[in-house]
Amino acid sequence: MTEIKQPARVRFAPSPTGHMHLGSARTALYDYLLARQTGGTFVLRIEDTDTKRYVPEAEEELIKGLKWLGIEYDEGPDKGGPFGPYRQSERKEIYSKYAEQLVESGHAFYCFCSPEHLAKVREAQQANKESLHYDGTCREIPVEESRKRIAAGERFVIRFKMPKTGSTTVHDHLRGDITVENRVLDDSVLVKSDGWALYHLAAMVDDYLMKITHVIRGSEWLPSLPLHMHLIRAFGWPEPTFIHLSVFLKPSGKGKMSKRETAEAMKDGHSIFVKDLEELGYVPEGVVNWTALMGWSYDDHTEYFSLQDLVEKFSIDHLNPSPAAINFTKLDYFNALHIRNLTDEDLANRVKPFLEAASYKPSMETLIEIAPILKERLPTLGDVVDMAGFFFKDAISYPAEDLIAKGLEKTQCHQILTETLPILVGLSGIQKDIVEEPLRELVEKSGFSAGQVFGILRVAVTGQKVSPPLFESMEVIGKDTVLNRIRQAIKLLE
RNA sequence: GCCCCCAUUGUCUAGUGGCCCAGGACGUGGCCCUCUCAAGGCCAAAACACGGGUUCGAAUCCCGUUGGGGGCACCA
Repeated sequence: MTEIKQPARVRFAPSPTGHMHLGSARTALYDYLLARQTGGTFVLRIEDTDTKRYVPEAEEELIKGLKWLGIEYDEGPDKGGPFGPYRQSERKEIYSKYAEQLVESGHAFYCFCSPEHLAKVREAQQANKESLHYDGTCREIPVEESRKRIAAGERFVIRFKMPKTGSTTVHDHLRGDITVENRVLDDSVLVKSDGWALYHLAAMVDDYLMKITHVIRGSEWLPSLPLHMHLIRAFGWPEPTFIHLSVFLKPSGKGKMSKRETAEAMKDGHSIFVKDLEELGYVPEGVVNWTALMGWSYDDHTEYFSLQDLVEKFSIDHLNPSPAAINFTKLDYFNALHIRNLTDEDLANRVKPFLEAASYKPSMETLIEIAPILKERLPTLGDVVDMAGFFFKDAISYPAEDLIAKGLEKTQCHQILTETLPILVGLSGIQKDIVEEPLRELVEKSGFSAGQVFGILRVAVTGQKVSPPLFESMEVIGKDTVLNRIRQAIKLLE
C-alpha cells in the first residue's frame, strides 16, 4: 500500500528580516510534513548573513510562529544537532574555505571591480537594452596576480566563473527539466568584500554539509537554480531534489501582497503574518489546513485535514506549480470548522485570553458551560467578545429602541415583558426544559410571533440583538440576574 | 530590455488522451429548518484564455499568441 520512502532531511531556512508570513509558514509546513511522513528530519536554519537587513526579534518570532502552528523541528539554533551551528552568521569560516576551494579548482575568481565601475557597466547595458550582467573585467586575471593584489590590501569579492557557452539543464520536481543557455547566466558574487558569503554559496554549502535531501523553497529562487547547480557540480556534491513552490498572490489574483493590500486585509480582520493571525483569533489547526491546500491537494473532495492527517496524506507529487491567490474567506471557513471540532474545555481555554483582553473576568466553569453553544457561531476566537461578553458583565446596557421588536408598538413590547416576569418568577428554575414550555404558551396567547417575543427577551436578557440561543443563555446567567434584567428592561420602556 | 515559470468557474482546486457536454470546496443566489446569529439540508448560476497542429479521439501532448507571476545586487 504505502510505498517505502527514504527518510528525508529537509530544511526551513528563513532569513530573520521581518515578520513571518504565510508563504514561509506554508514552506515550513511542507518541509515538516515531508520529514515526518518519511521518518526523516526537519532542520531549522537561520540565514542571517545580511547584517543590513537583520531584525533582532525576527528569529524569536519565527520560532514562536512555528511552535504555534505545531510545526516542530528536530535540529535548529535553539535545539542544536549534529550539523550545527544552525545560524549562518556562525559559519563564516566554513564558507570561506569552500570559496577558496572553488578558486583553486578554477571555478571561481577574485574580482577587484569597484561598485562604481559595476554601476557604470550596468547603466551602459541598460542604455543599450542589453541584459544586465558582469562584464568580465577580472575574469581572466591569473590567480597569482590576484593573490599579490590581495596581499597588497586591495578589496575584492569572489565570483563564480560561469561557462560562456553551452547550456545547463536543471530539474525541478514540480516542473521537470529546465534548460537555459549559459551565456545568459552571470558571474555571480559568492563572497562579499567584507568576507561574508552570499546566499548562493552559503545555502549550497550548508545543504551539503547538513545532508539535505529535499530543498523546498519559493519560486523566486528558480532563476538562480542553474547557478546553484553549477556550484553543486563544481564541488562534485550530490544534487538534492529541488521543489520550487509558487508564490501567493493577493486576493484579486493580480500581483503579490503589497503593503497596501496587507493594510487592507488587516482592516477586515485578516493578515498574512502568522503572529497577527494568532492575535486575531485564528486557530493553528485552521491556518494549517488552509495553507496546506494552497498549492497541494489530496483528491477531488477531501479537504478537512488535521496536522496528523496531513503527515499521512501529503505528497510532494501532488503539488501545484501555478501561483495561488490568497482567499481569506476560505480561511474563515476552515477556522470555524476547526473551532467547532474543539472540545469544550479546549475552546474555553483558548477563548479565555480574548475575554480577559477585553477586561472580562470569565470563569472556566462558565466558559465550559457555554462552549457548546459558542462553537457553532465563532468564525474566530476573538468573536467571543461580541458574542458572549454579556455572560460576564455585571450590568448590561443597550438603547431602549432595541427592545422594540419589528412590527410591534412600544406598549406591546412593554406588555410582553411585564407578562413574562411573573411567569419566570413562578417557575422552579431557569433551566431550558423548565422555561421553554411556559414561554411558548405566552407566545401563543400573545398572538405575536416567537421571533418577536423572544427577540424582545433576548435584548432584555443579553443586551444584544444577536446572541447564543435564548433559553440556554438564561440558564447560564441564572434566574436572579435574568429577572433583574427583565425588570431593568421594563423600566427602560416606561 | 533579457531570462525563467505559470494558465480549469470570482477564488482554492480534481483531472496525467476516451470514465468530463468537466468533479469537490469557499463565496454568491434561492428554498427548507429556525427564538436572533450561526450550523445543517436541498437546489441553482458559474470554468478548460485564444489560435494552430498531433490523434479515431485533447482540458489533458506539441507549437505560437495573449495574459499573469518571478528573476536579472557585494539582499535573501
